[in-house]
Amino acid sequence: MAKGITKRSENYSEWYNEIIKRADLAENSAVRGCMVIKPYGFAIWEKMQRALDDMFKATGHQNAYFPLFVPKSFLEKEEEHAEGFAKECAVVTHYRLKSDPDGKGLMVDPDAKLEEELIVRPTSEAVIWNTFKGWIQSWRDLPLLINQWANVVRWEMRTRLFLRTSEFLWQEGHTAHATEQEAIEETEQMLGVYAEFAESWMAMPVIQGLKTASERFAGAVETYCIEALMQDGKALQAGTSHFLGQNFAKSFDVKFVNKENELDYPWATSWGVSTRLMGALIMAHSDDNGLVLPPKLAPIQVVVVPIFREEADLAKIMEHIAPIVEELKTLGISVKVDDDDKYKPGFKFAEYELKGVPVRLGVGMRDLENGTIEVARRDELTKETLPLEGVAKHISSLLDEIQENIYNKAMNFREENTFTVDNWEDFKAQIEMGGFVMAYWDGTAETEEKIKQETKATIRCIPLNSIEMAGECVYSGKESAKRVVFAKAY
RNA sequence: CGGGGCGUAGCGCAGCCUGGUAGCGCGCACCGUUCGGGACGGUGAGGUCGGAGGUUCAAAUCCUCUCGCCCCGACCA
Repeated sequence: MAKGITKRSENYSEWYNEIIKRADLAENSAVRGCMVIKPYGFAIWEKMQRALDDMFKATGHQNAYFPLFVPKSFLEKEEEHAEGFAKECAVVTHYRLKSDPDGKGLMVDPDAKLEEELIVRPTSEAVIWNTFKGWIQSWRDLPLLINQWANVVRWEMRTRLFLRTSEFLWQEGHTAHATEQEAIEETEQMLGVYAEFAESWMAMPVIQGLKTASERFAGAVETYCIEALMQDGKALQAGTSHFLGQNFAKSFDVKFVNKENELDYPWATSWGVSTRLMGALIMAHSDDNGLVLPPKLAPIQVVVVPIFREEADLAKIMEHIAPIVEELKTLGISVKVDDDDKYKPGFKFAEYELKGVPVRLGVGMRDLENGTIEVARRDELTKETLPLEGVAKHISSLLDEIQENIYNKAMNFREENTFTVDNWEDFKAQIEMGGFVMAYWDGTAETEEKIKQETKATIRCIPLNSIEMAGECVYSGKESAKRVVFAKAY
Protein backbone atom coordinates (compact mmCIF):
# COMPACT_ATOMS: atom_id res chain seq x y z
CA MET A 1 0.00 0.00 0.00
CA ALA A 2 1.19 3.44 -0.81
CA LYS A 3 -0.03 4.82 2.45
CA GLY A 4 0.53 1.76 4.56
CA ILE A 5 -0.73 1.30 8.03
CA THR A 6 1.34 0.14 10.97
CA LYS A 7 2.22 -3.51 10.49
CA ARG A 8 0.28 -5.94 12.61
CA SER A 9 3.47 -7.75 13.53
CA GLU A 10 5.29 -4.61 14.63
CA ASN A 11 2.91 -2.94 17.01
CA TYR A 12 -0.33 -4.76 17.53
CA SER A 13 -2.18 -2.15 19.52
CA GLU A 14 -1.18 0.67 17.23
CA TRP A 15 -2.26 -1.47 14.30
CA TYR A 16 -5.59 -2.12 16.01
CA ASN A 17 -6.22 1.59 16.59
CA GLU A 18 -5.30 2.42 13.05
CA ILE A 19 -7.66 -0.16 11.58
CA ILE A 20 -10.49 1.39 13.57
CA LYS A 21 -9.54 4.87 12.48
CA ARG A 22 -8.96 4.14 8.81
CA ALA A 23 -11.92 1.85 8.36
CA ASP A 24 -13.94 4.66 9.95
CA LEU A 25 -15.45 2.50 12.68
CA ALA A 26 -15.14 4.60 15.83
CA GLU A 27 -13.16 7.23 17.67
CA ASN A 28 -12.43 8.34 21.20
CA SER A 29 -14.81 11.04 22.28
CA ALA A 30 -14.06 14.16 24.27
CA VAL A 31 -15.90 12.46 27.13
CA ARG A 32 -13.53 10.50 29.33
CA GLY A 33 -13.30 6.85 28.39
CA CYS A 34 -16.27 6.99 26.07
CA MET A 35 -16.41 6.07 22.42
CA VAL A 36 -18.15 7.47 19.38
CA ILE A 37 -19.24 4.66 17.09
CA LYS A 38 -19.25 6.06 13.55
CA PRO A 39 -21.85 5.14 10.93
CA TYR A 40 -19.82 2.40 9.26
CA GLY A 41 -18.90 0.80 12.58
CA PHE A 42 -22.46 1.06 13.76
CA ALA A 43 -23.73 -0.59 10.58
CA ILE A 44 -21.65 -3.65 11.46
CA TRP A 45 -22.91 -3.59 15.04
CA GLU A 46 -26.49 -3.41 13.75
CA LYS A 47 -25.92 -6.53 11.68
CA MET A 48 -24.62 -8.29 14.76
CA GLN A 49 -27.60 -7.09 16.77
CA ARG A 50 -30.03 -8.30 14.16
CA ALA A 51 -28.50 -11.76 13.98
CA LEU A 52 -28.31 -12.14 17.76
CA ASP A 53 -31.80 -10.81 18.27
CA ASP A 54 -33.19 -13.34 15.81
CA MET A 55 -31.42 -16.11 17.72
CA PHE A 56 -32.83 -14.88 21.03
CA LYS A 57 -36.34 -14.75 19.61
CA ALA A 58 -35.92 -18.21 18.14
CA THR A 59 -35.15 -19.50 21.63
CA GLY A 60 -38.31 -17.94 23.05
CA HIS A 61 -37.01 -14.67 24.48
CA GLN A 62 -38.71 -11.30 24.38
CA ASN A 63 -37.21 -7.83 24.42
CA ALA A 64 -38.05 -5.28 27.08
CA TYR A 65 -36.43 -2.17 28.50
CA PHE A 66 -35.53 -1.24 32.06
CA PRO A 67 -34.30 2.01 33.67
CA LEU A 68 -30.81 3.41 33.31
CA PHE A 69 -30.68 4.30 37.00
CA VAL A 70 -30.36 1.83 39.83
CA PRO A 71 -31.16 3.16 43.29
CA LYS A 72 -28.23 2.37 45.56
CA SER A 73 -30.49 0.36 47.86
CA PHE A 74 -31.29 -2.03 44.98
CA LEU A 75 -27.68 -2.58 44.08
CA GLU A 76 -26.84 -3.33 47.70
CA LYS A 77 -29.30 -6.16 48.05
CA GLU A 78 -27.20 -8.94 46.57
CA GLU A 79 -24.04 -8.65 48.62
CA GLU A 80 -21.47 -10.25 46.33
CA HIS A 81 -22.94 -8.49 43.34
CA ALA A 82 -22.72 -5.13 45.10
CA GLU A 83 -19.15 -5.72 46.16
CA GLY A 84 -18.09 -6.79 42.68
CA PHE A 85 -19.40 -3.69 40.95
CA ALA A 86 -18.94 -1.06 43.67
CA LYS A 87 -15.48 0.01 42.47
CA GLU A 88 -16.62 1.05 39.01
CA CYS A 89 -19.94 2.80 39.41
CA ALA A 90 -20.93 6.24 38.20
CA VAL A 91 -23.20 7.82 40.78
CA VAL A 92 -25.90 10.47 40.39
CA THR A 93 -26.08 12.58 43.53
CA HIS A 94 -27.94 15.72 42.39
CA TYR A 95 -30.75 16.54 40.03
CA ARG A 96 -30.17 20.21 39.25
CA LEU A 97 -27.56 22.77 38.30
CA LYS A 98 -27.59 26.50 38.78
CA SER A 99 -25.58 29.50 37.63
CA ASP A 100 -22.34 29.82 39.49
CA PRO A 101 -22.50 33.07 41.51
CA ASP A 102 -18.68 33.26 41.64
CA GLY A 103 -18.19 33.22 37.95
CA LYS A 104 -19.36 32.03 34.61
CA GLY A 105 -21.01 28.73 33.95
CA LEU A 106 -22.90 26.28 36.04
CA MET A 107 -22.51 24.62 39.39
CA VAL A 108 -24.22 21.72 41.10
CA ASP A 109 -27.08 23.08 43.16
CA PRO A 110 -26.37 21.88 46.70
CA ASP A 111 -30.06 22.17 47.49
CA ALA A 112 -30.81 19.56 44.85
CA LYS A 113 -29.11 16.66 46.56
CA LEU A 114 -30.91 13.37 46.07
CA GLU A 115 -32.10 11.64 49.18
CA GLU A 116 -30.87 8.36 47.73
CA GLU A 117 -28.07 8.20 45.18
CA LEU A 118 -28.79 6.67 41.81
CA ILE A 119 -26.22 4.41 40.21
CA VAL A 120 -25.88 4.43 36.45
CA ARG A 121 -26.40 0.73 35.70
CA PRO A 122 -23.20 -1.27 35.36
CA THR A 123 -25.56 -4.21 34.64
CA SER A 124 -29.26 -4.61 35.28
CA GLU A 125 -29.77 -7.60 37.57
CA ALA A 126 -30.80 -5.33 40.42
CA VAL A 127 -33.45 -3.27 38.61
CA ILE A 128 -34.71 -6.26 36.71
CA TRP A 129 -35.10 -8.53 39.73
CA ASN A 130 -36.79 -5.72 41.57
CA THR A 131 -39.24 -5.60 38.65
CA PHE A 132 -39.57 -9.39 38.42
CA LYS A 133 -40.93 -9.37 41.96
CA GLY A 134 -44.11 -7.91 40.55
CA TRP A 135 -44.19 -10.23 37.54
CA ILE A 136 -43.76 -13.59 39.20
CA GLN A 137 -46.32 -15.17 41.51
CA SER A 138 -47.06 -18.60 40.12
CA TRP A 139 -45.25 -21.39 38.30
CA ARG A 140 -47.49 -20.33 35.40
CA ASP A 141 -45.49 -17.09 35.14
CA LEU A 142 -42.34 -19.11 34.50
CA PRO A 143 -40.10 -19.35 32.67
CA LEU A 144 -39.74 -15.61 32.24
CA LEU A 145 -37.40 -15.04 29.32
CA ILE A 146 -36.38 -11.40 28.89
CA ASN A 147 -33.66 -9.62 26.96
CA GLN A 148 -32.77 -5.96 26.83
CA TRP A 149 -30.57 -4.01 24.42
CA ALA A 150 -29.03 -1.18 26.35
CA ASN A 151 -26.02 0.83 27.33
CA VAL A 152 -24.21 0.33 30.61
CA VAL A 153 -21.48 2.26 32.38
CA ARG A 154 -18.46 0.83 34.14
CA TRP A 155 -15.92 3.37 35.27
CA GLU A 156 -12.79 1.68 33.98
CA MET A 157 -9.34 3.03 34.74
CA ARG A 158 -7.98 2.53 31.28
CA THR A 159 -10.07 2.24 28.19
CA ARG A 160 -9.55 0.93 24.66
CA LEU A 161 -11.87 1.39 21.71
CA PHE A 162 -14.49 -1.38 21.67
CA LEU A 163 -12.56 -3.62 24.08
CA ARG A 164 -13.10 -1.57 27.18
CA THR A 165 -14.95 1.74 27.25
CA SER A 166 -16.60 3.48 30.17
CA GLU A 167 -19.95 3.26 28.44
CA PHE A 168 -20.73 0.36 26.17
CA LEU A 169 -23.64 -1.07 24.27
CA TRP A 170 -24.71 -4.59 24.93
CA GLN A 171 -27.49 -7.04 25.24
CA GLU A 172 -28.35 -8.59 28.58
CA GLY A 173 -30.67 -11.53 28.95
CA HIS A 174 -32.37 -12.14 32.28
CA THR A 175 -34.45 -15.20 32.89
CA ALA A 176 -36.32 -16.82 35.77
CA HIS A 177 -37.15 -20.52 35.99
CA ALA A 178 -39.09 -22.86 38.23
CA THR A 179 -36.30 -25.39 38.57
CA GLU A 180 -32.58 -25.38 38.98
CA GLN A 181 -32.19 -27.84 36.13
CA GLU A 182 -34.13 -25.65 33.72
CA ALA A 183 -32.08 -22.58 34.63
CA ILE A 184 -28.83 -24.45 34.09
CA GLU A 185 -30.12 -25.65 30.73
CA GLU A 186 -30.96 -22.06 29.80
CA THR A 187 -27.49 -20.88 30.82
CA GLU A 188 -25.91 -23.55 28.66
CA GLN A 189 -28.32 -22.98 25.79
CA MET A 190 -27.42 -19.27 25.62
CA LEU A 191 -23.74 -20.02 25.80
CA GLY A 192 -24.36 -22.24 22.80
CA VAL A 193 -26.15 -19.40 21.03
CA TYR A 194 -23.14 -17.16 21.59
CA ALA A 195 -20.73 -19.80 20.36
CA GLU A 196 -22.88 -20.35 17.29
CA PHE A 197 -22.99 -16.63 16.62
CA ALA A 198 -19.25 -16.21 17.05
CA GLU A 199 -18.45 -19.11 14.78
CA SER A 200 -20.99 -18.94 12.02
CA TRP A 201 -21.52 -15.17 11.84
CA MET A 202 -18.25 -13.71 13.04
CA ALA A 203 -16.21 -16.59 11.59
CA MET A 204 -14.37 -16.67 14.90
CA PRO A 205 -13.76 -20.00 16.63
CA VAL A 206 -14.33 -19.98 20.37
CA ILE A 207 -13.72 -22.28 23.31
CA GLN A 208 -16.72 -22.80 25.55
CA GLY A 209 -16.00 -23.25 29.19
CA LEU A 210 -16.54 -22.39 32.81
CA LYS A 211 -14.88 -19.56 34.66
CA THR A 212 -13.00 -20.31 37.85
CA ALA A 213 -14.48 -18.99 41.10
CA SER A 214 -12.22 -15.94 41.07
CA GLU A 215 -13.25 -14.94 37.55
CA ARG A 216 -16.94 -15.56 38.13
CA PHE A 217 -19.56 -12.83 37.67
CA ALA A 218 -20.32 -11.10 40.96
CA GLY A 219 -23.37 -12.83 42.37
CA ALA A 220 -23.31 -15.88 40.07
CA VAL A 221 -23.15 -19.50 41.10
CA GLU A 222 -21.48 -20.44 37.84
CA THR A 223 -20.19 -18.36 34.93
CA TYR A 224 -19.89 -19.89 31.47
CA CYS A 225 -17.95 -18.09 28.78
CA ILE A 226 -16.69 -18.20 25.24
CA GLU A 227 -13.02 -17.37 24.77
CA ALA A 228 -11.39 -16.43 21.49
CA LEU A 229 -7.73 -16.12 20.55
CA MET A 230 -6.65 -12.87 18.93
CA GLN A 231 -3.89 -12.58 16.34
CA ASP A 232 -1.37 -11.28 18.86
CA GLY A 233 -1.74 -14.41 20.96
CA LYS A 234 -3.90 -12.86 23.66
CA ALA A 235 -7.27 -14.19 24.72
CA LEU A 236 -10.50 -12.26 24.61
CA GLN A 237 -13.59 -13.10 26.60
CA ALA A 238 -16.26 -12.73 23.95
CA GLY A 239 -19.40 -13.49 25.91
CA THR A 240 -20.66 -14.79 29.24
CA SER A 241 -23.68 -16.71 30.44
CA HIS A 242 -24.33 -16.93 34.17
CA PHE A 243 -26.27 -19.36 36.29
CA LEU A 244 -27.34 -17.18 39.20
CA GLY A 245 -28.98 -19.83 41.35
CA GLN A 246 -31.58 -18.35 43.70
CA ASN A 247 -29.28 -15.55 44.86
CA PHE A 248 -31.14 -12.70 43.24
CA ALA A 249 -34.58 -14.15 43.93
CA LYS A 250 -33.72 -14.35 47.61
CA SER A 251 -32.12 -10.92 47.75
CA PHE A 252 -35.08 -9.30 46.04
CA ASP A 253 -37.65 -11.50 47.74
CA VAL A 254 -39.11 -12.92 44.55
CA LYS A 255 -41.20 -16.02 45.27
CA PHE A 256 -43.63 -18.17 43.34
CA VAL A 257 -46.10 -20.90 44.18
CA ASN A 258 -45.14 -24.15 42.53
CA LYS A 259 -47.41 -26.91 41.24
CA GLU A 260 -47.45 -28.45 44.71
CA ASN A 261 -48.75 -25.17 46.14
CA GLU A 262 -45.49 -24.52 47.95
CA LEU A 263 -43.65 -21.20 48.02
CA ASP A 264 -40.30 -21.35 46.26
CA TYR A 265 -37.65 -19.02 44.91
CA PRO A 266 -37.18 -19.01 41.14
CA TRP A 267 -33.82 -19.84 39.58
CA ALA A 268 -32.12 -17.19 37.51
CA THR A 269 -29.76 -16.74 34.60
CA SER A 270 -28.22 -13.73 32.93
CA TRP A 271 -26.10 -13.54 29.79
CA GLY A 272 -24.56 -10.81 27.72
CA VAL A 273 -22.41 -9.80 24.80
CA SER A 274 -21.27 -6.27 24.08
CA THR A 275 -19.70 -3.99 21.52
CA ARG A 276 -16.50 -5.73 22.59
CA LEU A 277 -17.46 -8.22 19.89
CA MET A 278 -16.56 -5.49 17.41
CA GLY A 279 -13.06 -5.47 18.83
CA ALA A 280 -12.96 -9.25 18.57
CA LEU A 281 -14.07 -9.11 14.96
CA ILE A 282 -11.35 -6.61 14.10
CA MET A 283 -8.59 -8.50 15.88
CA ALA A 284 -9.61 -11.93 14.68
CA HIS A 285 -9.38 -11.34 10.93
CA SER A 286 -7.87 -8.03 9.89
CA ASP A 287 -4.53 -7.72 8.10
CA ASP A 288 -2.02 -5.05 7.10
CA ASN A 289 -4.38 -3.75 4.43
CA GLY A 290 -7.15 -3.07 6.89
CA LEU A 291 -10.34 -4.64 8.15
CA VAL A 292 -11.48 -8.04 6.92
CA LEU A 293 -15.19 -8.61 7.42
CA PRO A 294 -17.00 -11.92 7.27
CA PRO A 295 -19.58 -11.56 4.46
CA LYS A 296 -22.47 -12.29 6.82
CA LEU A 297 -21.68 -9.16 8.85
CA ALA A 298 -20.44 -6.85 6.09
CA PRO A 299 -22.73 -3.86 5.57
CA ILE A 300 -21.51 -3.80 1.97
CA GLN A 301 -20.85 -7.31 0.68
CA VAL A 302 -19.97 -6.39 -2.87
CA VAL A 303 -18.66 -3.08 -4.14
CA VAL A 304 -18.56 -2.24 -7.82
CA VAL A 305 -15.85 0.16 -8.95
CA PRO A 306 -16.39 1.44 -12.49
CA ILE A 307 -13.18 2.51 -14.19
CA PHE A 308 -13.79 5.40 -16.55
CA ARG A 309 -12.53 8.71 -17.85
CA GLU A 310 -15.54 10.23 -19.50
CA GLU A 311 -19.09 10.58 -18.28
CA ALA A 312 -20.15 8.73 -21.42
CA ASP A 313 -17.96 5.77 -20.53
CA LEU A 314 -19.48 5.63 -17.07
CA ALA A 315 -22.95 5.47 -18.60
CA LYS A 316 -21.89 2.54 -20.78
CA ILE A 317 -20.33 0.75 -17.82
CA MET A 318 -23.44 1.25 -15.72
CA GLU A 319 -25.48 -0.26 -18.50
CA HIS A 320 -23.06 -3.17 -18.73
CA ILE A 321 -23.29 -4.02 -15.04
CA ALA A 322 -26.95 -3.16 -14.38
CA PRO A 323 -28.26 -6.71 -14.87
CA ILE A 324 -25.55 -8.14 -12.61
CA VAL A 325 -26.25 -5.61 -9.86
CA GLU A 326 -29.94 -6.41 -10.16
CA GLU A 327 -29.29 -10.12 -9.96
CA LEU A 328 -27.03 -9.74 -6.92
CA LYS A 329 -29.71 -7.75 -5.14
CA THR A 330 -32.27 -10.41 -5.99
CA LEU A 331 -29.96 -12.94 -4.38
CA GLY A 332 -30.12 -10.86 -1.18
CA ILE A 333 -26.60 -9.50 -1.51
CA SER A 334 -25.88 -5.93 -0.50
CA VAL A 335 -24.16 -4.15 -3.37
CA LYS A 336 -22.74 -0.68 -3.64
CA VAL A 337 -21.87 0.84 -6.98
CA ASP A 338 -19.26 3.53 -6.41
CA ASP A 339 -19.65 5.81 -9.42
CA ASP A 340 -18.11 8.76 -7.61
CA ASP A 341 -15.82 10.63 -10.01
CA LYS A 342 -13.94 12.52 -7.32
CA TYR A 343 -11.71 9.58 -6.47
CA LYS A 344 -9.70 7.43 -8.79
CA PRO A 345 -10.02 3.66 -8.95
CA GLY A 346 -6.75 2.96 -7.16
CA PHE A 347 -7.83 5.10 -4.26
CA LYS A 348 -11.17 3.34 -4.08
CA PHE A 349 -9.57 -0.09 -4.16
CA ALA A 350 -7.46 0.79 -1.15
CA GLU A 351 -10.40 2.40 0.61
CA TYR A 352 -12.68 -0.62 0.32
CA GLU A 353 -9.86 -2.88 1.43
CA LEU A 354 -9.48 -0.76 4.56
CA LYS A 355 -13.20 -1.15 5.14
CA GLY A 356 -13.11 -4.89 4.72
CA VAL A 357 -15.62 -5.21 1.88
CA PRO A 358 -15.47 -8.95 1.01
CA VAL A 359 -15.81 -8.74 -2.78
CA ARG A 360 -14.86 -5.96 -5.17
CA LEU A 361 -15.86 -5.86 -8.81
CA GLY A 362 -13.83 -3.78 -11.24
CA VAL A 363 -15.34 -2.86 -14.60
CA GLY A 364 -13.72 -0.74 -17.30
CA MET A 365 -13.93 -0.20 -21.03
CA ARG A 366 -11.74 -3.24 -21.56
CA ASP A 367 -14.41 -5.41 -19.93
CA LEU A 368 -17.10 -3.92 -22.12
CA GLU A 369 -15.23 -5.07 -25.18
CA ASN A 370 -14.56 -8.53 -23.76
CA GLY A 371 -17.84 -9.07 -21.91
CA THR A 372 -15.97 -9.60 -18.66
CA ILE A 373 -15.69 -8.31 -15.10
CA GLU A 374 -12.86 -8.33 -12.56
CA VAL A 375 -13.63 -10.07 -9.29
CA ALA A 376 -11.34 -9.38 -6.32
CA ARG A 377 -11.65 -11.03 -2.93
CA ARG A 378 -10.65 -9.26 0.28
CA ASP A 379 -9.67 -12.29 2.33
CA GLU A 380 -6.98 -13.52 -0.07
CA LEU A 381 -6.32 -10.24 -1.93
CA THR A 382 -6.56 -12.12 -5.21
CA LYS A 383 -8.44 -11.13 -8.35
CA GLU A 384 -9.53 -12.76 -11.55
CA THR A 385 -11.26 -11.65 -14.71
CA LEU A 386 -14.41 -13.62 -15.40
CA PRO A 387 -17.07 -13.63 -18.11
CA LEU A 388 -19.97 -11.43 -17.11
CA GLU A 389 -22.35 -14.25 -17.92
CA GLY A 390 -23.26 -16.12 -14.73
CA VAL A 391 -21.00 -14.05 -12.50
CA ALA A 392 -23.72 -13.21 -9.98
CA LYS A 393 -24.15 -16.86 -9.00
CA HIS A 394 -20.40 -17.19 -8.77
CA ILE A 395 -20.21 -14.18 -6.43
CA SER A 396 -22.99 -15.55 -4.29
CA SER A 397 -21.08 -18.76 -3.68
CA LEU A 398 -17.82 -16.84 -3.41
CA LEU A 399 -19.26 -14.95 -0.42
CA ASP A 400 -20.00 -18.28 1.26
CA GLU A 401 -16.52 -19.44 0.44
CA ILE A 402 -14.99 -16.30 1.96
CA GLN A 403 -17.06 -16.71 5.11
CA GLU A 404 -15.77 -20.25 5.43
CA ASN A 405 -12.22 -19.36 4.49
CA ILE A 406 -11.77 -16.69 7.12
CA TYR A 407 -13.22 -19.02 9.72
CA ASN A 408 -10.76 -21.70 8.67
CA LYS A 409 -7.89 -19.26 8.78
CA ALA A 410 -8.83 -18.18 12.29
CA MET A 411 -9.25 -21.82 13.30
CA ASN A 412 -5.86 -22.76 11.89
CA PHE A 413 -4.31 -19.85 13.70
CA ARG A 414 -5.84 -20.96 16.95
CA GLU A 415 -4.73 -24.55 16.48
CA GLU A 416 -1.20 -23.46 15.67
CA ASN A 417 -1.22 -21.30 18.77
CA THR A 418 -2.67 -23.75 21.26
CA PHE A 419 -0.01 -25.55 23.23
CA THR A 420 -0.04 -28.43 25.65
CA VAL A 421 2.43 -27.88 28.42
CA ASP A 422 3.39 -30.13 31.34
CA ASN A 423 6.08 -28.39 33.36
CA TRP A 424 6.50 -25.00 34.94
CA GLU A 425 9.51 -23.84 32.91
CA ASP A 426 7.80 -24.62 29.60
CA PHE A 427 4.64 -23.00 30.92
CA LYS A 428 6.35 -19.69 31.69
CA ALA A 429 8.16 -19.70 28.36
CA GLN A 430 5.02 -20.47 26.39
CA ILE A 431 2.87 -17.89 28.16
CA GLU A 432 5.52 -15.33 27.31
CA MET A 433 5.22 -16.25 23.62
CA GLY A 434 1.42 -16.08 23.63
CA GLY A 435 -1.39 -18.37 22.65
CA PHE A 436 -3.67 -20.70 24.54
CA VAL A 437 -1.74 -22.88 26.93
CA MET A 438 -3.45 -26.12 27.98
CA ALA A 439 -2.15 -27.20 31.34
CA TYR A 440 -3.16 -29.03 34.48
CA TRP A 441 -4.33 -26.95 37.42
CA ASP A 442 -4.94 -28.23 40.94
CA GLY A 443 -8.23 -26.39 41.24
CA THR A 444 -7.19 -24.00 44.02
CA ALA A 445 -7.53 -20.23 43.99
CA GLU A 446 -4.06 -19.95 45.58
CA THR A 447 -2.35 -21.65 42.66
CA GLU A 448 -4.39 -19.65 40.17
CA GLU A 449 -3.37 -16.42 41.87
CA LYS A 450 0.31 -17.32 42.06
CA ILE A 451 0.41 -18.26 38.39
CA LYS A 452 -1.24 -14.94 37.60
CA GLN A 453 1.30 -13.01 39.64
CA GLU A 454 4.29 -14.80 38.20
CA THR A 455 3.25 -14.91 34.55
CA LYS A 456 0.27 -12.54 34.13
CA ALA A 457 -1.60 -15.50 32.72
CA THR A 458 -5.14 -16.19 33.84
CA ILE A 459 -7.28 -19.26 33.53
CA ARG A 460 -9.49 -18.29 30.62
CA CYS A 461 -11.81 -21.18 31.21
CA ILE A 462 -12.23 -24.77 32.22
CA PRO A 463 -13.33 -26.11 28.86
CA LEU A 464 -16.58 -27.98 28.44
CA ASN A 465 -16.57 -31.04 26.17
CA SER A 466 -12.95 -31.86 26.81
CA ILE A 467 -11.61 -35.28 27.60
CA GLU A 468 -11.26 -35.89 31.31
CA MET A 469 -7.80 -37.20 31.93
CA ALA A 470 -6.03 -36.76 35.23
CA GLY A 471 -2.59 -35.24 35.53
CA GLU A 472 -0.39 -33.14 37.81
CA CYS A 473 -0.79 -29.41 38.31
CA VAL A 474 1.80 -27.51 36.29
CA TYR A 475 2.53 -25.25 39.27
CA SER A 476 1.97 -27.24 42.45
CA GLY A 477 2.35 -30.79 41.15
CA LYS A 478 -0.87 -31.76 42.92
CA GLU A 479 -3.55 -33.89 41.35
CA SER A 480 -5.71 -32.38 38.65
CA ALA A 481 -8.76 -33.77 36.85
CA LYS A 482 -8.26 -32.06 33.50
CA ARG A 483 -6.42 -29.40 31.58
CA VAL A 484 -7.62 -25.82 31.65
CA VAL A 485 -6.96 -22.96 29.23
CA PHE A 486 -4.37 -20.42 30.33
CA ALA A 487 -3.51 -17.23 28.44
CA LYS A 488 -2.74 -13.60 28.80
CA ALA A 489 -5.95 -11.75 28.18
CA TYR A 490 -7.42 -8.42 27.18
C1' C B 1 -3.68 7.13 42.12
C1' G B 2 1.93 5.82 40.91
C1' G B 3 5.80 5.94 36.54
C1' G B 4 6.90 8.02 31.61
C1' G B 5 5.69 11.21 27.31
C1' C B 6 3.19 15.07 24.56
C1' G B 7 0.25 19.90 23.67
C1' U B 8 2.76 24.66 17.40
C1' A B 9 -2.69 25.09 10.72
C1' G B 10 -8.10 20.06 9.93
C1' C B 11 -4.29 15.69 10.70
C1' G B 12 1.02 14.25 11.51
C1' C B 13 5.26 16.82 12.97
C1' A B 14 10.00 20.27 12.95
C1' G B 15 11.58 24.73 15.38
C1' C B 16 12.85 25.31 21.82
C1' C B 17 19.14 23.40 23.92
C1' U B 18 21.87 28.79 22.09
C1' G B 19 15.25 34.34 22.58
C1' G B 20 15.23 38.14 16.99
C1' U B 21 9.78 38.12 10.40
C1' A B 22 6.08 30.81 12.67
C1' G B 23 7.84 26.37 9.14
C1' C B 24 7.43 21.23 6.65
C1' G B 25 4.46 16.90 4.94
C1' C B 26 -0.51 15.31 4.26
C1' G B 27 -5.27 17.24 3.66
C1' C B 28 -8.25 21.54 1.75
C1' A B 29 -9.58 25.37 -2.60
C1' C B 30 -8.84 26.68 -7.84
C1' C B 31 -6.56 25.59 -12.92
C1' G B 32 -4.34 22.10 -16.25
C1' U B 33 -2.71 17.21 -17.43
C1' U B 34 -4.08 12.29 -15.53
C1' C B 35 -7.64 8.00 -14.39
C1' G B 36 -7.12 -0.88 -14.88
C1' G B 37 -3.78 -0.39 -7.47
C1' G B 38 -3.78 5.38 -2.84
C1' A B 39 -1.62 10.62 -9.73
C1' C B 40 1.43 15.05 -11.07
C1' G B 41 2.51 20.27 -11.84
C1' G B 42 1.18 25.29 -10.80
C1' U B 43 -1.34 28.85 -7.72
C1' G B 44 -3.70 29.79 -3.04
C1' A B 45 -6.33 29.77 1.81
C1' G B 46 -5.50 28.36 6.68
C1' G B 47 -1.99 29.95 13.40
C1' U B 48 -4.30 34.52 19.50
C1' C B 49 2.39 28.23 19.22
C1' G B 50 -3.02 24.53 25.38
C1' G B 51 -4.00 28.64 29.28
C1' A B 52 -2.29 32.37 33.06
C1' G B 53 1.61 35.04 35.13
C1' G B 54 6.85 36.44 35.14
C1' U B 55 12.04 37.72 33.03
C1' U B 56 13.51 40.70 28.58
C1' C B 57 14.04 46.07 24.03
C1' A B 58 12.07 41.34 22.19
C1' A B 59 9.27 34.78 24.27
C1' A B 60 6.74 29.08 20.48
C1' U B 61 11.81 29.23 22.71
C1' C B 62 13.89 30.93 29.50
C1' C B 63 11.23 30.71 34.71
C1' U B 64 6.63 29.73 37.83
C1' C B 65 1.83 28.01 38.10
C1' U B 66 -2.19 25.67 35.68
C1' C B 67 -5.31 22.79 32.24
C1' G B 68 -5.76 18.81 28.81
C1' C B 69 -4.40 14.36 26.23
C1' C B 70 -1.63 9.70 25.26
C1' C B 71 1.27 5.38 26.89
C1' C B 72 2.77 1.74 31.01
C1' G B 73 0.68 -0.34 36.00
C1' A B 74 -3.53 -1.36 39.59
C1' C B 75 -9.34 -2.33 37.74
C1' C B 76 -12.09 -4.86 33.79
C1' A B 77 -17.66 -7.31 29.25
